[in-house]
Order: sequence, then structure tokens, then C-alpha cells
Amino acid sequence: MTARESVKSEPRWTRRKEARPEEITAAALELFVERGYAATRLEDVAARAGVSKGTLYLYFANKEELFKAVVREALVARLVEFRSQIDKYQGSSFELLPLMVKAWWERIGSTRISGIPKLMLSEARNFPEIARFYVAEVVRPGRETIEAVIRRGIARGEFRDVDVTNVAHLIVAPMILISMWRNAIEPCSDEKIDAVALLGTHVDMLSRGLAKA
Amino acid sequence: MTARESVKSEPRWTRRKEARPEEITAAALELFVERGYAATRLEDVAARAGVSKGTLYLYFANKEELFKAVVREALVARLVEFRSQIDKYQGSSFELLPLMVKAWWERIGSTRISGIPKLMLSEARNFPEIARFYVAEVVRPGRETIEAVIRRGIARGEFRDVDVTNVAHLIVAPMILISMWRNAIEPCSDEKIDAVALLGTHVDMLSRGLAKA
Amino acid sequence: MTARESVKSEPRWTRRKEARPEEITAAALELFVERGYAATRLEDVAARAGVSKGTLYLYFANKEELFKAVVREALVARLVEFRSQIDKYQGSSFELLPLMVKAWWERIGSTRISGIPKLMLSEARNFPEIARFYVAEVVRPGRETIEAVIRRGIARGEFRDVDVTNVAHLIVAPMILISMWRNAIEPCSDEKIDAVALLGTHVDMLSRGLAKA
Amino acid sequence: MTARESVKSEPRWTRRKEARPEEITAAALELFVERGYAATRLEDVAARAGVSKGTLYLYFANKEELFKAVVREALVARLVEFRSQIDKYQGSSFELLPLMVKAWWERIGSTRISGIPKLMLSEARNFPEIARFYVAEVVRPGRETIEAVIRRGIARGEFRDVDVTNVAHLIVAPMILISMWRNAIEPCSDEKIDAVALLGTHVDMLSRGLAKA
DNA sequence: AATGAATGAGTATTCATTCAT
DNA sequence: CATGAATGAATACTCATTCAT
Repeated sequence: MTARESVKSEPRWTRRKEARPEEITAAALELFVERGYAATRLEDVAARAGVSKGTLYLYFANKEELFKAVVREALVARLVEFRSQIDKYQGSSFELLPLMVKAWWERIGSTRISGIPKLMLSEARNFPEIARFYVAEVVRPGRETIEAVIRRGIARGEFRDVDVTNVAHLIVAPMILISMWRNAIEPCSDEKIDAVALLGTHVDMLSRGLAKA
Repeated sequence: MTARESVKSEPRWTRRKEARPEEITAAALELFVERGYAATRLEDVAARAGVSKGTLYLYFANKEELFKAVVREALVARLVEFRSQIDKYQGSSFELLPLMVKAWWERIGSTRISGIPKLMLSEARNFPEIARFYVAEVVRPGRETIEAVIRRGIARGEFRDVDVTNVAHLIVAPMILISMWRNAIEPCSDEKIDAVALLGTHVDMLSRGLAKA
Repeated sequence: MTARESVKSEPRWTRRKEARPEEITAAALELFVERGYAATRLEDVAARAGVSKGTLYLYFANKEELFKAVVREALVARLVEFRSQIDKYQGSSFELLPLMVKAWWERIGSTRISGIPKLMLSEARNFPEIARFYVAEVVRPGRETIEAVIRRGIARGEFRDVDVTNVAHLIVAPMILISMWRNAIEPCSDEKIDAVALLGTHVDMLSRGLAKA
Repeated sequence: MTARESVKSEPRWTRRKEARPEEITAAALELFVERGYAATRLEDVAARAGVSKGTLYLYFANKEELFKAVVREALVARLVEFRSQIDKYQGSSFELLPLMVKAWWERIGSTRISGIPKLMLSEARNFPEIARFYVAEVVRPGRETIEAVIRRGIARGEFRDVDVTNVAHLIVAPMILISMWRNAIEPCSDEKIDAVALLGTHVDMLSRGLAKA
């Protein structure tokens, strides 16, 4: 609507049935992350997507289905490639750590997708099914992937013998912190965080913590 | 509410004019953490606190003020004692790490207060002032306290020379993870986390990461 | 709201929890009969009952429950007394006919209750359960009562031998016609109907039709 | 709709530009009778007629005009022939009664047209103009036709002297009952009615009621 | 002080209507 | 002619807030 005005030559509606759903979920993702599910008005989602309220209902049965679509869509693309890349890796386990962290930062941490964890944590108890879906499809596979990396390092005699699951959590924790910071704290405070540097220190500390003797 | 009515002849604590606000904020904390601010109905807060809807307004001007009170109250008590305890500490810096972590777990992590971070992260963008207040009064002082501990360790020649701020974040990150897990994931999933063990591994990894050479 | 203005000394709300439901169903009956279920706005029901929209929801879970309550309430009272009166009757069957018709006219036909049949017929297919309830609780018992009267007349040798069920329907038909006329035609047309005279002719025709030889 | 698409090479009835409006009003009649005006969605009308929503607006300015067309169309055809047939009749008035009733049953009562009275009664107050139109064009002429029959019978010395208007109503009443039953009660209840038998009894009772002495 | 009936602004959702294709 | 994506006014329903008791 607002964006529309400026594009005089665009007709009332260009037939774009395929593009619409993504435009809407993109707008919805931003607002859900920003305000939370309950506080997000569908009218605002529509406005940000540049469509009318009614149009939302052409693509999503209701607010809840839109929410689910937002979560699903943001994940589907990233999940597979991630795991396969790591499985292919051949080199030193110590060098794998920064690669993983960098990949996360580039594909998720620095993008809008980093809002999804905040969204999930905020809404998990209101949408237990989606939370379970998220745990099953993202959290658990993600942790297992990291556990595999750690086991690989131990098996190859590179890492010392550690509690694999706990260390996996420790590897993930700063990424969660960064996601939260960027999506909750930074938008309303001057308190900055240098994510890249922090991740660098993280890898450094991790490597020392995993090193033998 | 119902149970209350029947005890007309209540002898000792005839009425708890002073206790009421805390009963209300306690109920509100639970529900805000559980459902988020917007999705929490004051009627439910009142019911959980065992009072009527109208009574809420005798103590809090409106929903937003109640929310602020919840955040403030949950923090005020813990803040000062924490810092002073650490300032008093005289022993080895390596031994201070587990003490800090343990104190956090006992006073916050394992209690209902651990819901506050989740609440703040969820609602920060809807209540920027409170978020700023939280950053200024909790996040920043907390981090500075931890930074002081790290600096102390470096100054005493115990820790190697690290980026103090980044390491402070790394120290906090697993605590955030645990808080989120307990308040968002666990209530709706079987996926458990052994917080104490995780914190143990955390201290172990940290110590190795901070150790010289 | 409108009615309220004129009663200056009445406070914003007088505690009348018991009176409210009937005030609301009375208003709803009028509007449902007048406009049909779908075309009736709850806001208008509220206005006619002299309450706010929200108040409706204190007493009825939703529009459908209000509708059901309207139908049920309008019937409950009349059903029993009707049948028992007829059962008590001792005199001539020919004299019973005008008594029945008169009773119907006074208790139902000339009152607002006469809108219920119109309402049921209009909405039966949208609310099949209520329609079935109505058939089971009103239509069938009503017809059975009339059939009993006819059988009594035949048994006593007063009426000739007729198809009892069909005649029962014929007895009822003009009452349906009158109900419909009063609630659908008359409100928007000059076409009047003299119900009392019509019922008189009805009884006369019926008596001749039932008479022997 | 879908089936239509696939028959691109349709040879004979290449297109039915003239048939369209009737297909639409036929679909609309069914749905209006079934659900009422307000609860009928034009999308459903379109679907049942096998056209798209937009196509409706090529033939009818809006929902209300479609409604009027449905009522008009269903009547226009039947009105004239009916009256003329009766005017032509030469035989006994007693024999005319069953003929009329039979004609009504065959041409209206047993067909979809019998839904029109239900529709009109249901929507009269929402569409007073159409109701007036219906009264003026159907109800009144219909009654006058019947009155003419009765007067004829009286004039010919066949019928006793009765209140012509009232008896006309009594003649019509069971037909209304049958129309209502078939279109409202039967579709959602097991309660059946044997219309032909009922009409037979009706004619029998009428004849006795009209007979002299 | 405490209550809870009443209120009405606010939001999700529906559906008649339009119009570019 | 026909389509169906898009629109936005209209309406059911919720819930923070008020206030007579």
C-alpha cells in the first residue's frame, strides 16, 4: 500500500500468485520477531507485505497457519545443505570449528533467519506443537551434527575426551546469545556486540578447551 | 479465591495488605514468562494470585505498570548481594569461576527468576524502556562484574591475556541457554538438559581456555 | 443505551444478573425473527436489550448459543401446561376444537412467541440440531396432542373416522399460516389478515369436515 | 467448472449465452432456500452454477438483484397459465378443488419452486419491496383466483355461503405447510409427511366443509 | 479494600464486489 | 465474455479498564 504508491506504473494487482506467499511470510517473520505473535496485527503484516488484509487469507487459513508457515519456510532451505557440508569435510577437526561457526554466521547469524530462534523461544509455550517440531527438526539435528563433529575429533585423536552433549551445547550457546542480542537487545539499546570477534574468541577458547593435555 | 472466602475467622495474618503486591507480581511473572505479555490475560493473573480483577488495579495502574513491576522486583533483590560477594572474594581466580556459576544456578538459574531473561528477550522490542533499564541495571553490571573477575585473573597472572568483554559474553552464554531451555523448551518437549553437568563442563572448558600456555 | 438515557436516576449498571439473560433473549428473539440469524448483528441485539456488546458474552458463549437459548426459552414454559389442559378436558369434542384454537391464539399466536416457528423454518437447515430438537420437543408432541383429541372424538362416536395424522396437520396448518403472516407479511405489507375470524371459520369448516354423515 | 474446461471441442451447444442466467438463478434458488439470503455466499452460488464469481456480475448487478431475479423468474412462468386454466374450467366446483390442488402439487409443491414461499417468508422483512412485489403478484392474485372459485361454487348453488376470503386462506394453508415441511423440516429430520395423502384428506375435509346442509 | 458486572476499543476473519488479464 | 486475485467494509469476539456496590 505505501510501497505501492511510489510505483505509479504498477497496476492495482499484478498477477503474482507465486511470489505472494513469500512476500507475506517475509513480512510476517519480521513482525513476529519484532513484536511477538500475539502483539502482531495481521493488518500490519499485510501493510508490510504491500497487500491488503484479505489477501493474507488467500494464502494462509489464519494467523496460526501463517505463523507455522513462517517457521517452516525459514528452516526448510538451510537444514539439509548444512549437514551435508559438514559430512563432506575431510580436514583437521580444529579447523572445522571455525568453518562451522563462520557458516552459521553467514547463513543464519547475520541474516533475518536469526530471528527465528528468538521467535521460537518466545512462543514455544503458546505453540507447543511448533516448538516440538522445531526441537525435532532443528535443535536436535543441529546438536547431533555438532556432536558428530566432536566425536570425530575425539576419534581422530585430536580432541580430548569430553562430554559430547554438553560441549555441543557450549558450542551453540554463544550463537544463541548473538541471535538474541541482535534481535532483542540491539534494536532498542546502544549496547553493541561484535559478533564476528566474539565468535573468533569463542573458537579460540573452544580449541583450547578441547585440546589434549 | 474460593479457599480464601471460607476462612473468615482467620486469626493471625489477618490480612496481608503488604503481601498482596508480591502475590500478584509472582503470579504475573509466571504467566508473562509462560505466555508472553500480550497473550497474558489480567483475569488469569488475578485468578492465579487469588484476587479479583479489580484488585489488580488497586496496586498497579495498568498492565504495563504491572509488567514493569514484575521485572524490577525480580531483580532488585539479587543485584547488590551478587556483586558484593564477588568483590569480597580473596582466593584463586580459577576457583572463583565455579563459585560464580554455582551462585547463579542456586539464586537464579534453578528458580523462577530464570524466566526473566526469556521474558525480557521476548518483550524487549515492545518495551524498549524496560529493555534499556534491564540492559543498564542487569546486563551491563553483570557483564562488568564478570569482566572484573577476568581482569583480576589476568592481573594476578592466573589467566592468559584474553579479550575480556568477549570472554565475559562466553561465560554468560550457557546460562542464557539454560534459562531459555528451562523456560521455553522443557515445558513442551521431552528434550532435557542437565544444567548442573552442563555448567560443570562449562567451567572446565573455561578454565582450560583461560589457562596460560 | 437509548432506553437508558431516559431513566436518569438509573446508574451505569444496576446489579441485575438474574434479569439480564431474559432481557437479552427477548431482544434477540425479536431481531432473529425480524431479520434472520445471519443478518442479525449482535451489536443490535445488545442495543435493543439496553446493554453493551460485551455484556452479551457474559451470559452467552457466542451467537449460536444465544440463538439456541432463544428457541429453548420461548418453548419451555408453554409446552407442559398446554398438554395437561387438554388432557383434563371432559366435554364434547366439538367444543374442544375452538377451545384449543383459542388457547393457541391467546398464548402463542397473538404474542411474540409466534415468531419462533418462522425463525425455526428459516434457520432449520443452518441449525439442524436445533431443528431436530424443535421437531422432537414441539412439532411432534404438538401433533400427538392434536391426534389424541381427534382419536378421542372418534372413540366417543362424535367424529367420523378420518386419517388422524393428516387431519392433525390440517388443524395446525392455518395456525402456521397466521404465524407466518403476522411475522413476515404484515410487517411489510398492507395485506391484513383477521386471525380471529379466520380461526373461527377454520373451526367451523373443521367441525363440518369431522361431523358424521 | 473443472469438467467444463476439459470439453474444449464441445460441438453442438457451443455456448449457452442465453442459458447462463437461468443456470445461475437455479443455483441461487437452491442455496437461498437452503441457507437463507445472508448466509448464502455468492462464491457457492457460482460454484454450483459452474461459473466463476466474476461471471455472476455479468448477469446480475449485485447479490440483491440476483435475489430479486430468483424470485421473479420462479414465478413469472407459472402465474398466467394457472389462472387461465381455472378460468377455462366448466365442470362441477367440487371437482375443481382436487384439480387445483393437484395442479399446485405437480407444478409447484413437488418441485423446487416450493422453496420460494419459504424463502419469501424468511426474507420478507429484509426485502420489503420484494415481499410487497410477491404479495401483489403471487399471494393476492393466488388468493383472488381461489376466491373466484369459491364464489363460483356459491353462485352455482354448489357451496354453502361461507366467508370467501377466510376459506381461501384455509385452502392455501396446507400447501404452505407442505412447502415449509419439505424445505425446512424434512432436510434435517426423519419426520416425514405424505403430501399427496394430506392433500387428499384436505380436499375431502374441504368438500364436506363447503357442502350445503 | 475488594469485588465482579459492565463497557467498548481493538483484532481476526469473512465475503460482496471490482478489475486487470 | 470469463476469470479469479485482490480489496476493504463489516462483524463476531476478546479483554483491559472502570466503577457501583
